[in-house]
Amino acid sequence: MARPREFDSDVVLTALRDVFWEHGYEGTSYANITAATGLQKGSLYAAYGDKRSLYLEALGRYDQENVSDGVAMLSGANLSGQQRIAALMQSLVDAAQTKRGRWGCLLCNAAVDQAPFDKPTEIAVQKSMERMKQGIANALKDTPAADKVELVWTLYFGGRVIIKSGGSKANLIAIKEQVLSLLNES
Amino acid sequence: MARPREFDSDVVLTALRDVFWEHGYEGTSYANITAATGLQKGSLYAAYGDKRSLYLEALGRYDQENVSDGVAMLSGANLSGQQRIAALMQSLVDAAQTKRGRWGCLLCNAAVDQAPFDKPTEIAVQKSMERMKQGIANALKDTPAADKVELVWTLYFGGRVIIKSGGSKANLIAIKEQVLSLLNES
DNA sequence: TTAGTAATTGACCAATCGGTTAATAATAGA
DNA sequence: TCTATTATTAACCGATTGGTCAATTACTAA
Repeated sequence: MARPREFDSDVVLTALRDVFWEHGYEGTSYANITAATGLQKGSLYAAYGDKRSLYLEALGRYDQENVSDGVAMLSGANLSGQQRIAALMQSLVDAAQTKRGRWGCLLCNAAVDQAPFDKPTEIAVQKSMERMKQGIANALKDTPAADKVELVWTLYFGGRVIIKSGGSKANLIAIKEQVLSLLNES
Repeated sequence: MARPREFDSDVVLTALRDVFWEHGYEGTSYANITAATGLQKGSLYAAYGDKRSLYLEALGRYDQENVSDGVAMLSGANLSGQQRIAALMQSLVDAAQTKRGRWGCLLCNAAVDQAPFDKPTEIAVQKSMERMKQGIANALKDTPAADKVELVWTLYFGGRVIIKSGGSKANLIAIKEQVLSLLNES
């Protein structure tokens, strides 16, 4: 009974994530959202709620997909801990060179522009950041730098800020190399 | 000749810096700005230009005052390099506990929410971030960690993101301690 | 005292903001 | 085929956005 939905929620949530990822919360209008998703705001409102809810859906999508990818990379059992951290840092070097990479990390963006103003956002961001930290701890476990979890974790977000500021590839490579040399010290 | 200005530009620029610092570019409206400065938008427009110009003035003010304070702290000749870096990291611990600290670092905020969209902002942010880097290099010069400038620099911005996400004091203390232990390694 | 100049004000502008709703369309079960 | 239910659409809402401008005000130099 009743009319079925014409859209694939999976596709719409990905589009939502992308539009908020690129423009931030305040920088995204319903005009952007309807263009990105192909849905009218009435449909969006009926399906997910108001703009804030759409944003939280986008954060959920990012956690479920992108954060999970990161954690998986950091947990890959066929690589050494050092290699897995190297892969993480290399992903920052790569991001510095692409348009999409310049979007930064949605987690980091949300932390900076919305977490202080909206409790549910703060909670969602903290949860995802904690997952990243666990992944890093996992990778560092079998290296001499097992006590440097907070350091590498913080460096990841710092690197994202530098990318957003327009940091050069050379810049990110320097950061990567200094992180890697860290992993073999006492 | 002509009517003199009724406001002190120094006071107004500080108010401008604060209002953009707290709310970000998109999150700040003229209603906020007039409330913060006590000036009508006509006066603001006549004196400084449009909203984008006001924002750049705010960034300039932050560089001139806050970044300069940071650089001075990192260059204080009566303290050791380690002590100066410790002071920098302690400022993050302190920031995690105050309302104003939760505003983060305007440089970091601007990098995340405006640098990718506005070239003059990108340039201003890069210039100020570079000044911070020089300050850090200066402090590290006489420590065994003179080759870890990019690392400490990146950690500073990462710490700011973690503060914005609502990171606890304990969290920032852990970061600080791991940074300090870094300074005495090979 | 007067003339010239610039600062200030508040009303005003079109455009856009996020959000709502009544009408229409499309389905499934009876 | 008909009915109940839900999805979709597009027009519409008041409020707010950034920005402009003519009128007024306050000053200085002549």
